[in-house]
Amino acid sequence: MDDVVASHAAAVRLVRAAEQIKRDFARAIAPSGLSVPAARTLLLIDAPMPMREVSERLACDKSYITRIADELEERGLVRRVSGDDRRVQLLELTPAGTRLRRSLFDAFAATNPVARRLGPADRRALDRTLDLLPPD
Amino acid sequence: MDDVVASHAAAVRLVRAAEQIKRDFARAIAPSGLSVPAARTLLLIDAPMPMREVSERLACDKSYITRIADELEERGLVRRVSGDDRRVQLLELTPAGTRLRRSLFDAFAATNPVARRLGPADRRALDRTLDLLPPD
DNA sequence: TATTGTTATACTCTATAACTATA
DNA sequence: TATAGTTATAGAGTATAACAATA
Repeated sequence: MDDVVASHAAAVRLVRAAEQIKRDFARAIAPSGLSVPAARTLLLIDAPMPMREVSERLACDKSYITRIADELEERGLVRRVSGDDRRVQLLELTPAGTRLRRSLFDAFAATNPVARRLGPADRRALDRTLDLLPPD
Repeated sequence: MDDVVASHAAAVRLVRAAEQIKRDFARAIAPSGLSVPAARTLLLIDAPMPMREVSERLACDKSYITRIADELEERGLVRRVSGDDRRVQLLELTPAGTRLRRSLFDAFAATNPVARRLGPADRRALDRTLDLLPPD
């Protein structure tokens, strides 16, 4: 029962740490003017990617990707291009998208608490702990 | 630069783990019919607590606590009682609130991945890692 | 018939601002 | 003047359902 309380506290702390990471991320990408999910999508697209795959990787509904793609396309950061299967639309970075993506990576690296506060050994310890928790 | 990628990946994993905890929590409390923030509040109230303190502990605006208190009061789980300072309203559990609170604790303990998948040593390792990350 | 993406709509969580009543 | 709580409103993120085009 002490165990319950300790586990509860640890879970709360873990959630708090995640929220801090998210706040730092939001702050890091704010100058870009992108919404958080649009920035997450931009970071995800390392090569032209079907919108369905984006929705799977972000673990959200496909209808939501339509919005994000609209936002990124209006900003000239991605293009929709048709796949071989003509139902499929791939999101492809424009040159401007590629540049912004790189700068978002740098900004995130500069603020991400995991990068700033954890040394390699600490990070390995974190990885081992996360290995124990269920994926997805 | 490999370091950037590894830190990024670790941060993403940590956020995912937190989201899993939150999903499990939502599933655990679903039978109660309470919203997630109302359930969090119920778990927080171990003794009559000023609404302002609730807002601080949940790290949210005081106006939001008004809503949560309304929900909990309509369900007959808490009462608003005036403090000595007559501006202050304390949230106090009713007997039904006390019973539901206990059952939510049990439900959370049964599903919380931290409790289910991490042994005491693992949890201490997690605590040490979280000590390194910025609080709040 | 199943899948990709779109549209329209609505829900949840949460903040901001303006207010009331105390202190 | 500052603080506790309330009210009204708005915004972000996200889901659901119905649909069109394609497979």
